[in-house]
Amino acid sequence: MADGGALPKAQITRRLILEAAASLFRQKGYAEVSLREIAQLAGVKTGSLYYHFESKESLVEEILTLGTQGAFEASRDAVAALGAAADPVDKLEAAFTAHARFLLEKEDFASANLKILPQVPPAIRERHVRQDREYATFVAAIIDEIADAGRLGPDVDRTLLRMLCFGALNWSISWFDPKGRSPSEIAAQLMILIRRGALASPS
Amino acid sequence: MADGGALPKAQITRRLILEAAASLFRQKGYAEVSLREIAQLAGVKTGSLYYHFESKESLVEEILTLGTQGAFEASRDAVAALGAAADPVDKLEAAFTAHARFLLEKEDFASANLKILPQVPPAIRERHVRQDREYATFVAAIIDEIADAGRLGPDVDRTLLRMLCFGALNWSISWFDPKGRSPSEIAAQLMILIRRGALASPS
DNA sequence: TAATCAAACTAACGACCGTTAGAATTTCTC
DNA sequence: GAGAAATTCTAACGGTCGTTAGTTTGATTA
Repeated sequence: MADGGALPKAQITRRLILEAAASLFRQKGYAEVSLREIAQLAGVKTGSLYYHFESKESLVEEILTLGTQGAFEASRDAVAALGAAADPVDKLEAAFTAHARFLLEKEDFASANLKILPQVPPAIRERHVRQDREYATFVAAIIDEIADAGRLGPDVDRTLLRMLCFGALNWSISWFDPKGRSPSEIAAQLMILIRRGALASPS
Repeated sequence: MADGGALPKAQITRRLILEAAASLFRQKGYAEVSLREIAQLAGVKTGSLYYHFESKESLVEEILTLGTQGAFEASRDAVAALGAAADPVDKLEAAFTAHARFLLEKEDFASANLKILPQVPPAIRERHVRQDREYATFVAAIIDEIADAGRLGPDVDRTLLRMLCFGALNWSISWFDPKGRSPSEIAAQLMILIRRGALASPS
């Protein structure tokens, strides 16, 4: 039967391998996970991996790309949905909420990315740090919007603020519990910190 | 010559091995680093490692302990130096500043700890998560002090606040640049966020 | 049903890993 | 300086790793 859609049988297996690998990489790290382990979780024999991927490195490279692009797109779409004229602080909230959501409740690509990017061979790492930089620039632009409107505290460093916020969110992959606070609540708490600080009355 | 101090020759080599291993673990991860690599950086042949350590696992275990204890003690001492009657917010600042300093400018044990704790064999990991928990409890008590004085914002979750702050600090090992902002400045920026938020005027 | 191609499997290779036994060397004691 | 103890090195082991060649199975077309 002529398949009209672009869904050859192999693409399904390919996806299964990617998801199995991302899940294991996220839990254990890059070198800690063997191709035999990935194949087993994907329900495939080890040698079969090489029908779909050139090497372990090319497999991890695709996972890294899926993670970065996914988080970036989720963030960008959420901000775009507000319209260009929206309050830039609301834009920041949309970006952080989408980031937390993609990181913690979607597939494992984004969390695997954060976990293994520093462990991956240097050549691959450098290539993907660029992609991360695009994402960083996007968020930096939102913070610039806030600053240009004169709404940033006088002693606040834009870059440092961005780093600390992303750190707070990204680190959550190491303590997040699906039965505890939701990704949205985590992002919301961060926004409270940004908008008013953690304290009640004056300084 | 009868050495009065407890510094046999071997302790020096032992320390060199620990520092070499911590440095490599911090950069690459646990399984990514071989004993041959560690030995070479320490200026020792591979087999000699086993005169000082029982196994790779016992070596990494000591590094984990040095990291956790070091950060905890640095934090605890800095808080204690303020006196028990000090402003609890100042205590928090002292704890975070000491944490950032130990993490970023002292030896690599603390940063190696954060990096490889999730990658290490489960038995070792569980043992050391307990040590981390003691440290977490210590900081949680300071935040409780702030809350009990009624100085925490009404919509602030104590646990979430602690997690986000430690995340912001801990993640800095992935972007910290000795030529950029100092550890103290990083902690100070976080405290600005906690005390007043990032924005200038009212909400 | 026979031929063709896609997809997955089997079995093995060389390289590197953590680890160990035993010899060589250095350092300390008398 | 001789002997003992502490420290380091040499050389190799079994096991696992990523990878590959060749074969088998499954699906597609005529």
